[in-house]
Amino acid sequence: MATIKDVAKLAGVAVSTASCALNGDNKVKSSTRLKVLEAAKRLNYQKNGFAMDLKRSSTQTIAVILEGFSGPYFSELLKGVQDITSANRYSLIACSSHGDADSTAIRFLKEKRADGVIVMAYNISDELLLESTREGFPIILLNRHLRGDFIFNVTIDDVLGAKTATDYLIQAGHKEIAFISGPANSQASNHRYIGYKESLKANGLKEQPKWVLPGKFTRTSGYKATKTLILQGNLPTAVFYGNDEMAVGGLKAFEESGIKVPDDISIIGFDDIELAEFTNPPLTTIRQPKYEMGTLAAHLMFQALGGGIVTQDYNLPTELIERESCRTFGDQR
Amino acid sequence: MATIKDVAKLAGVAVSTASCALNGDNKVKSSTRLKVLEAAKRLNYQKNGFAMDLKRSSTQTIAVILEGFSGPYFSELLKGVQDITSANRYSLIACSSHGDADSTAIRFLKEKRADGVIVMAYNISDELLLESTREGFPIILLNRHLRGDFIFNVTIDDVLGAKTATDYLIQAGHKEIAFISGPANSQASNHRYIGYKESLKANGLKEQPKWVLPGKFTRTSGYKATKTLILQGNLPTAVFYGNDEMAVGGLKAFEESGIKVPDDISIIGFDDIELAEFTNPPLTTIRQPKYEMGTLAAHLMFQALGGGIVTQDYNLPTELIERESCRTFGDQR
DNA sequence: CTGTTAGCGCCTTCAT
DNA sequence: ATGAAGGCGCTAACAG
Repeated sequence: MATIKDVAKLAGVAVSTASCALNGDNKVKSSTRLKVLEAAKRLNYQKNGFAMDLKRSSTQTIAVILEGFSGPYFSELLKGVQDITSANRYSLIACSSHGDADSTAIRFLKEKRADGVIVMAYNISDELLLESTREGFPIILLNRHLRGDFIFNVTIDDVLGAKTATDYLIQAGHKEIAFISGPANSQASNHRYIGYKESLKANGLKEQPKWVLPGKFTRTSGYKATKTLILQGNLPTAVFYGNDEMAVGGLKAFEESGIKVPDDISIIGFDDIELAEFTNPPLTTIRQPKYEMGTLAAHLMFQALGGGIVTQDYNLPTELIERESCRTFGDQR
Repeated sequence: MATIKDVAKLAGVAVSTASCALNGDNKVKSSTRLKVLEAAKRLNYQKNGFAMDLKRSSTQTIAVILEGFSGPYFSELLKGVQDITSANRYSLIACSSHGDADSTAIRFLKEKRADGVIVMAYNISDELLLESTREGFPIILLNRHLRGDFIFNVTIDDVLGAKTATDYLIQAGHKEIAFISGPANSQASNHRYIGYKESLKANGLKEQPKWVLPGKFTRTSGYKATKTLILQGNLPTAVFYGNDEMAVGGLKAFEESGIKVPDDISIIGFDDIELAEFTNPPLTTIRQPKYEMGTLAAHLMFQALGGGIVTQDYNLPTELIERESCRTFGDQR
């Protein structure tokens, strides 16, 4: 594993000269540079990036921590982040917090392997986050809220979005609306639940315990929750799924039971994942501005890195996307 | 930015003692350890991972380089890689080669920021790859073949897969079959084209230049290619898309033109992306064993890292997934 | 233009 | 049990 020292020796110059030559500092005669480059090639020399970072005490990279690489919309979000990141000539790396929340993610959070991190994962504890903050190391939280120095939050208005969804159902004549939640430790899920309840209340409807079921934001959990909904008999006329993935699972469960969407039951999701427009029927849902969240998060990152005063909380609006999984107005039982 | 030195000073011990205490070496009296830990907390001390890696000259992480984070089946593949990687107590980080093939990706390829790299991107040149190999730094290439020391290839049998697809169409009675290719620099695309031609030939059919159109493996390119296919009049009875993404684009183009799939035209894709079973009609396609490719790649990585002799080339089989986008046997014009 | 020197933050013998 | 010293590979003054 050749080092710069070996290169310098072989080229017959000092280490610093080699360094300059390798880095294109034009303080070095082109003849010597050539010698150095030649030697480097002969030795198959590769610089050690860590040593460089250590010296420069800046990594020029920002990390994003995801719950898993399979998340429903992480690709669009990452695209947003990536666009801004590369415009700032920074590197972007992604890692998953799945399984071992304590290993990979921690290395980025606590060991200065990045200049800042964007986290979009529920399974990283507030405590760990708080421990990891420090001057000059911004943490941007997505879809999650936590107060702290150098912590910035980009959320969407989950409660309003959920309210919009529920209102939409109610205005279409539904009075019996189930809600399938996400995992208990997800703020997004909790907020969506709140929005659901607020809408019910505002419309004089009562929440029915039998119609709120727990899910986990996964397709399978949506499928299962729907199955138990069906099994327990006495179906509502509509169900609001905490996210699209679960709605997709629900669609499958209904299909298997011969229950027609939207004729027999209306369903609405949340997120507007790519799949949503391809399901059968296409899924009505609440869109999250995923790409924009990504760019905003990255923007905040660089502002914070730049040392400016940065607003700590951003709450982005959602949008109702009407497709065909709900019975339309006037089309009431 | 507190360093271990600060901690040691505050605790009133030597740096090395602090190091031991922090790392749990039980060579240190618990009373001093406590002092050190206390000091570390007070100072909000975080170790610098790079310095550690530099010292230890091993990063315990492997990197995967993707063309972009938006690819259709990266998530499944990454899951495979991730599972093996974390079982080996390594970290996994992903980065994109999009745009600046020269920046982020290069940092991992050439600057020893990872112990090995898995690459799944066409826009990284063979040359760069070859330059980056060195003893103890394995590179695993996915869906791509390159011969070199410390380079391992995991491919699927693209030509056989393509042949299977085309044979399938021919056996269903089709004689006029178009092919939409991927980008010219994609080996996968080229192999699929070869398989297509072989099948044609084996079945006594002639390749028609007007029916092979270039695409880019993106949905949009599939849409456009299909549009020009339609525009040029004289439609074939079937089209084989180089991948599913393009087939999805094609589906849209056909729908817009009122051409019914599979009644008016049969289409088949390649990859079996998640979307494939949700399109309308569900897409018949050739499945790639994505998860398995991921696990295999990671396995090879660790074998190579372990210094054993490792087979350099693996070629995985594909599988025909029959759905509803092709007219079935006997159903000929 | 080139070489010497001194760290970056950490870990690891080797003495004490 | 603890401390002093050297070095990982590189860069950045500062001299020559």
